[in-house]
Amino acid sequence: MTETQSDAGPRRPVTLDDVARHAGVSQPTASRVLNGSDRKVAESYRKRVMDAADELGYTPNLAAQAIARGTSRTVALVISGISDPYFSAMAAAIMRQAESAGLRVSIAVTERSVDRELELVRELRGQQPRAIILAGTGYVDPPSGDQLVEELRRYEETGGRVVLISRSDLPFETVTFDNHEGARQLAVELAVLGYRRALVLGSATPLLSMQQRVEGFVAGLAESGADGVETVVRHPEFSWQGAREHILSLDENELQRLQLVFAITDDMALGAIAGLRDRGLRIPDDIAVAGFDDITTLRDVVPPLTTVHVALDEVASEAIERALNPASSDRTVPAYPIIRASTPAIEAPAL
Amino acid sequence: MTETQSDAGPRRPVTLDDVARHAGVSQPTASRVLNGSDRKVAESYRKRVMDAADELGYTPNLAAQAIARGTSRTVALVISGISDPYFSAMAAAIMRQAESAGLRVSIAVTERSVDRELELVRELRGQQPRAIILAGTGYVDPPSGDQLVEELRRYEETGGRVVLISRSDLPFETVTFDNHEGARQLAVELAVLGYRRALVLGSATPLLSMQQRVEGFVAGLAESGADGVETVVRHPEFSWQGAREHILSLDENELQRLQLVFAITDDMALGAIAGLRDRGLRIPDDIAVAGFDDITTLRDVVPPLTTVHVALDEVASEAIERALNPASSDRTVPAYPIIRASTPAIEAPAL
DNA sequence: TTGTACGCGTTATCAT
DNA sequence: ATGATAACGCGTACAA
Repeated sequence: MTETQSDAGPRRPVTLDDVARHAGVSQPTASRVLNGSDRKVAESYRKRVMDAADELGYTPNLAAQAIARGTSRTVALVISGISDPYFSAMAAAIMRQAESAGLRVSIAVTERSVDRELELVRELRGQQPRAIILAGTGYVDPPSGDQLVEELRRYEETGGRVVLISRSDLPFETVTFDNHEGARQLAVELAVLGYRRALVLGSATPLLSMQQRVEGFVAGLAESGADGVETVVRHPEFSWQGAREHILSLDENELQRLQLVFAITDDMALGAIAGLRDRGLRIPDDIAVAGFDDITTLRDVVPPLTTVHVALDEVASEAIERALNPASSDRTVPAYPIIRASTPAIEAPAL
Repeated sequence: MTETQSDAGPRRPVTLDDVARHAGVSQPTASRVLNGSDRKVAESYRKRVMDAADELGYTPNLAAQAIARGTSRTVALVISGISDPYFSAMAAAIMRQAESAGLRVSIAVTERSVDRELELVRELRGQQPRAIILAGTGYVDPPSGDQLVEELRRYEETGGRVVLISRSDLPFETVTFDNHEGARQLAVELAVLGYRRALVLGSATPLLSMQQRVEGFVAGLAESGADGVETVVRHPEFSWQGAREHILSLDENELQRLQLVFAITDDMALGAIAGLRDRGLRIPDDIAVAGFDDITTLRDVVPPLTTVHVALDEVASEAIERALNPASSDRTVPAYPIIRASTPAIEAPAL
């Protein structure tokens, strides 16, 4: 009497064993045909196994594979958020690159909390991913780096790889944009266009990469050789709202004197624009605005926003590359300014 | 002679066995303390295990847990893309809800290909997730639904749950927005504002939810009781570019006659605006525009775009809910119009 | 080339 | 309450 599967109730998933039995071969043989890399299987067996797998709808149990192989084809991506246009673009780029490298990506969201990040890394270690990519940036609470570093080190010791994107605050391999140089070049070009007096919106959260943008911009404007350069650096909350609110809180006289607002991200630049408009200023007639990142959203913004373009795909590809290979050194991907209508040429001020 | 770990080379990850040995208890006991739900362990043992785990930096191997328990706390999200503002917001909402339900989310991106979707579902089955949530929509190639359905059915038979979001083209539980009603109400409100002659931008890809938006809008305008209603429905490529290009290809006379463009998504509405501006039209002075979804991007768009708001969090929460519990019936979440400056009141045409 | 036997890290069943 | 022991599904030496 053959034992037939009853139609009721949740059946058990089809296993390799089932396939092997159905094909009349041993389990290892089925394994070799379906998952193994060496193809030392007779064609007749091969076909029977394939057919059986197809008929039964077999799918390898990834967990079992991972545990048997001791390694998985998953990389974990830890990111601040996913609804933010910049980060979602970054996540998309990484998933694209990962996929073409035959990797799965497991995304974990920090919500801009260091504690959460630590917790996540700990949990991710349990997934035994091939690599952990930290693309987060922008924390609400102060860095508790030590524990995080320790956790990551432990992970590395067990063969995992750690890659940082756009942040170099931890002692691990990093791939970043050339934040300083990008911002510097932007400032130089803006100086040529006649801009002298700028408000720079940095980040209240101390982030190295963001600080570099601030410093690059200030340096660029200063070294332009132009007379009458004035830069005021402020550090509102690191968000659209933060930028907008800071603009709203600005002293009227101070605002009047400004020719330009440079925000360290497009997101903040857009928040600044919102604030400026709330105060009755027209862009760029009354005041110019520039950002950084060149997010997709900009295509729908009027006037077109001057910004610094960053090659997400290149960074993502480098990151994946380093996630797989022992790698050698850090990498800096160029960033270059794109002048658009939000910063037209103006007359150099008479002073 | 104690066997000491050498400092060189990748160490093996710390296992439950290591912890147990270090604490001088059996493996099952360690398991009960660290992962088991029943806490029938003496306090002294309990503490020793905890300490050992902490000291060694133990993290449970999720793959091993999954295989031993026969179930995981992961849900798989299949989505069209992640860089699109609507989908990234949807993904974010789902991750939020999932997290507060103690679930991990594994995201897979379709890239708008049905073949890819099928492939993904097959692969996802291997991850043995608790549920598979399909939030994709918008396919480039024609639906090969049968195979997909079969694959999903097989998954369900093994105890997995399948939940559809914003699409009801497959015979599985669905949670959708009230696309028809939302669009209908929008049309009614616009009719009140004086709009009569509208171009409706649908989708070349036949998607039920999108078709409902088209039909709802057309119906709403028709039933408004106003005289001289004219609606033209077109089906450009389902994207920003598709909408823009369609506008650019429009006959000059036809364009002149229009009072309003309604696009089935904000994304397309923004593309339409870009096209209209390229043709020298001002919004809303020369022509009004309305969209659907109420994506975040809209906060930076001028003029503020009239649209239909959808409660992503509610949908996400419903989806997660259904992903966990056997569930009962489909759910439709309301969508309501938001009138903004892109569709000001106009005089009813003299005809 | 194919099959037997064992190990991967964990949970679950069952004595003790 | 605790500890042997058997699964879970798969990969892989090793033997045949």
